[in-house]
Amino acid sequence: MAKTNKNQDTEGQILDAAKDVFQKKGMDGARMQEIANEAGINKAMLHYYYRSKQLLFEAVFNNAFSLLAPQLNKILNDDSSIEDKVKNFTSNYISFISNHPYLPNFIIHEMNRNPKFFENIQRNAAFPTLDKFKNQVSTEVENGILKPIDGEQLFINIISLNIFPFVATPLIKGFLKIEEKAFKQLMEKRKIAVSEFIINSIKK
Amino acid sequence: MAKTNKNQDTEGQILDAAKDVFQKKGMDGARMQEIANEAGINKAMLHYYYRSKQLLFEAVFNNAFSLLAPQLNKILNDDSSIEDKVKNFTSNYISFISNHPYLPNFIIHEMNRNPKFFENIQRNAAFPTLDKFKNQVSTEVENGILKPIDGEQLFINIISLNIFPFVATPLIKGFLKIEEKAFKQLMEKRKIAVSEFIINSIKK
DNA sequence: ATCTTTGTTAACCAAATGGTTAAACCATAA
DNA sequence: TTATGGTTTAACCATTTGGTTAACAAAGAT
Repeated sequence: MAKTNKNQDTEGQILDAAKDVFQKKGMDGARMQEIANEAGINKAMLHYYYRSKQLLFEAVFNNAFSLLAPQLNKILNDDSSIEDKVKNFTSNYISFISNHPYLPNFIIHEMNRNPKFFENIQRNAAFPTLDKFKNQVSTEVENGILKPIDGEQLFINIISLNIFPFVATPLIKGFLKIEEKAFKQLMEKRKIAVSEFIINSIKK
Repeated sequence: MAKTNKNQDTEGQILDAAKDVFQKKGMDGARMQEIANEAGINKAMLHYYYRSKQLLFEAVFNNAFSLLAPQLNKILNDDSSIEDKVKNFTSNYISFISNHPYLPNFIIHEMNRNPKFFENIQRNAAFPTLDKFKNQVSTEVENGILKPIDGEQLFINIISLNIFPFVATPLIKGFLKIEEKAFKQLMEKRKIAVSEFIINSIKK
């Protein structure tokens, strides 16, 4: 049995292979030939279906971004309390990334490489907004549920604590002198440790 | 008057230019010709002084890493209390990065691109260790100064909160709908906000 | 059966790129 | 003045790389 359901059509096989190579090596490091090899087809097919490296890359990037955006949307536009959001997001996000380990790095690197391109996505795609989250934080602060904190800073803190370890994995492995297995255990523990850490800090 | 003191010798000019280009575009995106142009010299000089792109890159990377390591060393091997460390590190690190905005991204991206290469640096260079920090956290927890927390998790939290915003700058600017100026103000506020956030969470 | 469209391949191409070379340049010591 | 040595340059080279082309195969359409 094949690994994915896209193995039938060439176009899907190309996209799968392109995801793999682009996410591991980035736009600059990726080679069209390598993508073709990984897909098991002729290099000309890449151009037949996607015209150019740039367009193939954009297909992969948009695809990746539309995986990540809904994750963030949960914490921004869900109706539960801040405390519940923090707990759920932390646990869910860490699980999610374990299945897409190259994703955060890929998105962040390519965003930095070409911020202009990213600005387009921001305009077009269903790009989450902070407004609701900020209001909610203010309200809970006023109601005495949370200690005073700025919504923007809290948002940055939450995504920092959750995303950074996956972006800087080799650095963390280096400092902690651990390998893949111990790293995974550590991230598993973080599902609770991070939300405790945040809640401890903000809850009255 | 020239901007740096290295403007005299060609070798220094090359390294300066290489830093610029490599840190902005990464190993794969950087072009030897562009480095030569930026240094205002002939491309052959790059090879005369550094033999190959790889060696020039390594010079730049080691240089960058040896800027970052001492920063982390402060929080790991300084003698002050955890609370003071957190306060000082947060404030110092954010100032430091404002002067080297491309640094964290560059290091993280290249570490991910080639973890093997990074393992060498770890062995050779003065690579900070977590041991002292972990002991210190345990002691302060036992002494009732801190709430119970795992030293490794705390370390990850501290560096996540401090480094991530500079790695994911375009993402944050996008979500918060702000430009460079407001971003800088936000980071300035973080010098206090982050250490408060951490201390609030861990101090008894 | 044959025509037409779509999909696929091998061979090819021009530009870009890391690296080399041989000659020129230039300061300094003999 | 003239060797001598390191430094710098323009021109060159081989390889890689994104992209194209022309021929061919498969599958519908007529």
